[in-house]
Amino acid sequence: MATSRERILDAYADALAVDGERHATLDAVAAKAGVSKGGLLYHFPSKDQLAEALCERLFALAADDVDKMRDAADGPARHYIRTSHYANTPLDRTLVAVARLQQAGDPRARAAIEQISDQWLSVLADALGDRDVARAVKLIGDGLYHHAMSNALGGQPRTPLDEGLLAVIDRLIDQSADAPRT
Amino acid sequence: MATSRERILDAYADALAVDGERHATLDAVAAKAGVSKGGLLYHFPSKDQLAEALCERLFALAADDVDKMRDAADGPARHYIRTSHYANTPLDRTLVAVARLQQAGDPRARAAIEQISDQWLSVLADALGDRDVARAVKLIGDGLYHHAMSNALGGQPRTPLDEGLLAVIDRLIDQSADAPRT
DNA sequence: GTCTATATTGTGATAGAC
DNA sequence: GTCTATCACAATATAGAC
Repeated sequence: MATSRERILDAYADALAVDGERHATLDAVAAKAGVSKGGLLYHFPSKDQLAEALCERLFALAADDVDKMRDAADGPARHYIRTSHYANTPLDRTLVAVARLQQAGDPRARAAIEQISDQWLSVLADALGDRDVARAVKLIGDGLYHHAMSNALGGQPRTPLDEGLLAVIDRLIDQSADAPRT
Repeated sequence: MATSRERILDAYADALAVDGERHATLDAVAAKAGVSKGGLLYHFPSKDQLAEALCERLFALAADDVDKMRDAADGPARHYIRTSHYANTPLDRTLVAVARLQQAGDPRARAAIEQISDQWLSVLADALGDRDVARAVKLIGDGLYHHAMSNALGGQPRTPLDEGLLAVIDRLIDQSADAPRT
């Protein structure tokens, strides 16, 4: 059994991602985590510290993902596109939750997402040897991610990654292998 | 002088985009629009009708933009990339505001953005003659838009579109002209 | 059309029992 | 560690004066 602290953090991330920042109230999170509001506030004395802890969790999960990306068999770029297809993994749930905090104006959330985004871009640029193609690949991946996430949270069915689009992306990635380093 | 109704709608869009959905309260909107809360509620009897009116405004502005895109001198694709660089136009402000509503779980906002997004994709596909390249261009444009918007609202300085990235996009667009229709 | 109350509910946080 | 009260405040919305 996960600790109460972990269950509360899970419930908070879930409430943020699924119901939106506005509905992620202490009441809702406590109910979802199976504790009382008082119980919740013992582990996280304020709502702000809940957000803080969630950002820390995101950093840890993202660091793991960056490592996996570097070691991916088909290369970081194709790994990034593949995993840009929101799949409700712990990283996905946390990233979407923190994105909600960012949209609500939380400066820590904004800084966290920007920093992690920079890490991903660096790995792509190192692997492709071309910062411009790396940016294009990252933008396409980000666009796919937003789209899939928006569908998932809107209750839409999950569609597979389009083969034709993948072919276009493959051409983009392959072209960089020949291009001179910038 | 704009009508009170228009000023209230402007203030609501501004509050949503700049301060986030949570801070776009009736009090805040009324103050920004220079009317009392009671005055606001005369024009929009509920907060829900404010959101409704904003979605309608978005549809009108987006329809204009689709027309401009079709007639763009450098073609719809390059027009889309150019205007993906958040510039605080009326369309930008309204689109970001409605995006905030979507993120807060408003189903009308979600439907509106999806419908407009589909219109843009259709124009791109018609112009490029290749639905897959059109999707890639749209995803890159969307990614650029999110990034520029996030910077603008985070108070970051506005940076010009990167020349190298534009070259990569140009190659992507040009390659579609030769490709067979799908 | 616009204002000033005011009713009502939801939310974050505290106090103190167990 | 977890709970039940309870407080203070903010938010939507209503009623009715001007």
